Amino acid sequence: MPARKSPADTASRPAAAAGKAATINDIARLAGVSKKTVSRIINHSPLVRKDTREKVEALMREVGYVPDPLARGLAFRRSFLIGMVYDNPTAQYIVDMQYGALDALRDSGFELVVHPCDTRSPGYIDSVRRFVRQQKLHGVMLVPRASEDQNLADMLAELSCRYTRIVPVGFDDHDGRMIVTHDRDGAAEAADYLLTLGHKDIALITGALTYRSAIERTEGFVQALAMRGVEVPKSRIIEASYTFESGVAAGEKLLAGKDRPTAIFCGNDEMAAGVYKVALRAGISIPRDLSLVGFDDSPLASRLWPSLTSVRRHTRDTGRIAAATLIRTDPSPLPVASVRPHLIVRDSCQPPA
Amino acid sequence: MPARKSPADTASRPAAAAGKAATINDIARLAGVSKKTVSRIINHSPLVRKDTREKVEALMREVGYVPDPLARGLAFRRSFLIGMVYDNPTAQYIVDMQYGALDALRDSGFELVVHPCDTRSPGYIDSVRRFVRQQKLHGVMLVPRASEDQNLADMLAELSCRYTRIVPVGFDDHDGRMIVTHDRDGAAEAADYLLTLGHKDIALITGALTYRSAIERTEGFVQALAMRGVEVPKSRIIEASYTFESGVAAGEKLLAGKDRPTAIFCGNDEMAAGVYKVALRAGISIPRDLSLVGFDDSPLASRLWPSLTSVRRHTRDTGRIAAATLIRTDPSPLPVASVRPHLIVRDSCQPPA
DNA sequence: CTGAAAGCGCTTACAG
DNA sequence: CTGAAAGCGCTTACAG
Repeated sequence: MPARKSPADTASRPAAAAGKAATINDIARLAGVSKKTVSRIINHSPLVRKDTREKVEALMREVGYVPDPLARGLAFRRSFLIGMVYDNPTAQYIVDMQYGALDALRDSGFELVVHPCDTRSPGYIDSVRRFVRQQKLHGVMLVPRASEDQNLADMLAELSCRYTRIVPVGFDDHDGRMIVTHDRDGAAEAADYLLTLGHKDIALITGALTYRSAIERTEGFVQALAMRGVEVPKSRIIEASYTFESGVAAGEKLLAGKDRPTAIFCGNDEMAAGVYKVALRAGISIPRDLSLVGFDDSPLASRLWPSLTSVRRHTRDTGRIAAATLIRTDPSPLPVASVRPHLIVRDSCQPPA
Repeated sequence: MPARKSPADTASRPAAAAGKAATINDIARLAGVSKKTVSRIINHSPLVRKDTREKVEALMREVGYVPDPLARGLAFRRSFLIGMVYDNPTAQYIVDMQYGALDALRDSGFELVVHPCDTRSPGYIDSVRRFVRQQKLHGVMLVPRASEDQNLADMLAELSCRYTRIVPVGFDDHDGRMIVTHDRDGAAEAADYLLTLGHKDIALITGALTYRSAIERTEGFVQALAMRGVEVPKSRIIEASYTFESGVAAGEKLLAGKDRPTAIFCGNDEMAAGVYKVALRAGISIPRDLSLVGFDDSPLASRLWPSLTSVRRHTRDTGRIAAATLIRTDPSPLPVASVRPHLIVRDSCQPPA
């Protein structure tokens, strides 16, 4: 198969090596096939003879050819970008989720575009819609709490934009893929652990109950106690807001006076750190006078002293699964995915005095 | 100007409102100008008559027209994506930098693509090169420590990819823009503060001295002390590695035995948290027996008890400036930008006993 | 100041 | 299993 000799031909040879990258036309000409055949190979079409495929693939590798995502995106009317939409203040959680997503996207040709938002601001859904439409996103990862907003998911479905929702508990959604983190189970494991140590007077500091995760953790904890015959009186449940400061305030309420619980379960590590501060100031020794369990297993947990027993969330795995779901080519429906939390025991608990 | 009546015409009218987005052709036809004129307006060319411009702009607003970044990218041979390349384990720092960059990118049509990397892995520069070439990035933000690698910057210059380098101290770089964070000044302020409180026996826990930031902070601190006649003996300088665990180890060395310093300056808050742990375990009271200053002003600083005096870095501002530099259209060279740190005084220091 | 033609690097729709 | 033509929505290079 004699390649045509033309100025364009001689020009493109060195081009591949040096400055300009090879295009689908270069590959087609060099391989002696049509560009459509190259396109079929790029897109893993089965309608290509095996030896043709292998010859062209070898050439692409040799030349270092990679299809231009801009050109593909224009023709497909869809980019090779995955959006991550989130409304979460915890830096470590966000970064872990990003790392997980990038694990799945590595060498896939897809890239991650980050898009924090404020779910309390009135125009935020429109803002995400503009983002998705303008960038022609291939898919969107919805991270708590944004993932809990059905209106957001509905908007994406209306745009025919595929999405995955990372949610603390499963529920009905016909279009998107669910990744369920089962926060309830993690809280139940914390409850069982404290019961096993012998605690009976146990208090609870929750995140704002407008967060589904706060509800799940609270109910999971309270029900696990109830299953083993331990009731939590209303006065021992304080609704805080997932922040350090709210943990300080809740800790002060629970630890003032003589009638103190022997253990406290906190809805996240930040609030637990707040309780550490209160205890330290009041001369209450952890774990001798007070056992404490957090949720998140953030870096903070091992930086506190004594180190904090906490529920680990496997955030990076969660992010990886969410992104992997968005870029898979197999169109068959996927079952709901589950990532289960589990308790990491450290030094902040012991049997009550 | 009677718009031609054609099937395409009637089809595009409702299209703009509902399903399909308007294109440059729709705008050109509706406005009665050529698409090239619309293109000129999109690109802010001065070669358009004022009333033509205003008429077309009004129409674009009315229709909600936004140019397709994929098509523009293909024609320009450059995407509308800004890459953030980093090799930094501190979640809060990364997230702050991202927020800052997004502040600058909001409503600009540019999006942020995150790209963590491992500067110690041998192939990382090639990996970033592939990222930049394949995505045809418009520009790249280089965050410490990746920003300190001249080979990385050289590679980007070779690709004619614009970049900004966020660096602890200014140095020569002909191509990229520098954002200098002056870590030295922050450390000097910490030194002055401790001197003013009356400390004379002051120790230092540094990050790994392969990091430029660690060198700058160390030298800034030691020189500021020297300026006021206080020498730091070698034995009072411990090289650690910016991690909590390394801070614990360094703290144990410095606080064992009777001959203890009255104050310690830590190269970051993580290591300071390690010293807190050592002090708490050893019954050394902060700040009564030991004053402590950190660097970063991370959330950790206010979660420790007593809260940690630390040097704030204005990371979000830094990210905003870095991204803004990359997307500005004015081609005039920009002077080096400076972001200066400053000390946030909290409760971890007092005069020596 | 304005426009018609060609092209960016791919894919879709159709034909064989 | 393979290919020639038209098109995705823009910009560049040229002409006027």
